Amino acid sequence: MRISELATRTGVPVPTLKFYLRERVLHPGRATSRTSAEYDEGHVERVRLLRVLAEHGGISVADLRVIVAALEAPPPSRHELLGAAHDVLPGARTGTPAGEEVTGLFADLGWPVPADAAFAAGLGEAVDAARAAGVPITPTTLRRYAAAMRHVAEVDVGLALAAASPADALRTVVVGTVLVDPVLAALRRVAQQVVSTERA
Amino acid sequence: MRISELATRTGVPVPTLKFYLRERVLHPGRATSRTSAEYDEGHVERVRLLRVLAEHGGISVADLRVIVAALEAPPPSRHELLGAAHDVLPGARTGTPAGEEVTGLFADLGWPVPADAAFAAGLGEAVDAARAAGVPITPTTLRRYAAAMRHVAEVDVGLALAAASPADALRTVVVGTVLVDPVLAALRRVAQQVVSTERA
DNA sequence: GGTACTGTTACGGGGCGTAACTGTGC
DNA sequence: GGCACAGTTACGCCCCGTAACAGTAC
Repeated sequence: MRISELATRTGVPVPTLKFYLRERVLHPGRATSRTSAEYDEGHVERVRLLRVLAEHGGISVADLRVIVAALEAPPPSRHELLGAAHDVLPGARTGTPAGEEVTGLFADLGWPVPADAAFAAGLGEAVDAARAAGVPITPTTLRRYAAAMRHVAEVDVGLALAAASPADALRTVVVGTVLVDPVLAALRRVAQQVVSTERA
Repeated sequence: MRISELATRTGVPVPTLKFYLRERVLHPGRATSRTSAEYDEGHVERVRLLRVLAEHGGISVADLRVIVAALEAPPPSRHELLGAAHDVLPGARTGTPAGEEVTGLFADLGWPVPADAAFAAGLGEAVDAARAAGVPITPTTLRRYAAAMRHVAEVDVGLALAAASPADALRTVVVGTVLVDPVLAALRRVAQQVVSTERA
């Protein structure tokens, strides 16, 4: 198909598609002449992915480029898959060591987390920020949050393991991590109302 | 104190403080003459709150204005507190009814959620977006996520109930909801690694 | 020769500050 | 007079597109 059809199929204006091509988040079509290129279903998929990650995941174009590059690269072994996925998500602090409290938390929970895991440092920063704003997060609070998120992670990993191919698994993890975060946030807010009502 | 001292105390440049005053997210100081005003500890607190919500919570200035207005208003009764807090958080869809699947989920879980709750509609959108991107979210998946977030909400409500005053409770809920989201996201990613390792 | 394309360059608007300017008091 | 301030206007940067070009094929 030509670019105009790609535009109608995806509902994205042609100039915006050109913008995506320029920014290298949409791979070029197969050039059939100097003034025409052929786009396929892969492009339709890609454009839909870009839109949903940008609109519902709040991912910037720069971060989209990183994510897209990872999805195109040969998927790593199952063992390295999650690390590769996390390195690519916005907010990761690769190479930064985690703070004392965080490593202590992991030890406490029996979680074998390498100190340089992509999100361990970010966790410490986030906790500090919340405390700085007056939210009374104790180590106990944190352990309870961690226990709950472990249940979430069980579901996540189950979804990833159900994927047909490594490429699919990588995609499920990356996209699922980004797009399920808002689902969890909404559920959290609703659950707060429920718990609050029950305790009244 | 004068504005320059407020700047040094908070580490925020004077022009930025003026910007906050202009945008009405920082309340004016008490004017002591036509060219001087007096700022107090409340201003220091406010500026720190603005920075942490903006930097770690990703809240825009427009949303900060809404949040700040809510924190200044007379805090509602304990019963209305959570609703008031949620109405003020970015992402809320007030007045929009929730979709069929979402209301069914709540019925299934025995959650007494009014159909027009601020985040019920957003939840449906977020789920649809994730599915559109190929994340296989089944009703069962959603129930498991909901169960996990209920545990998070138990902790949240406990923190709010521990607050000394209604004003404090409102602040804890609003700020805690915004700033703990990144904590939960980081914990989720770390837990994914742990679960994945354990299953290997 | 009009139309639809390709690739490129230029322009616009929103968000978040920064800087510059004017006036005033100490 | 010099300095810090208050209040206002103007400017700048980044991000995300949009629009306007040229050049080429059917």
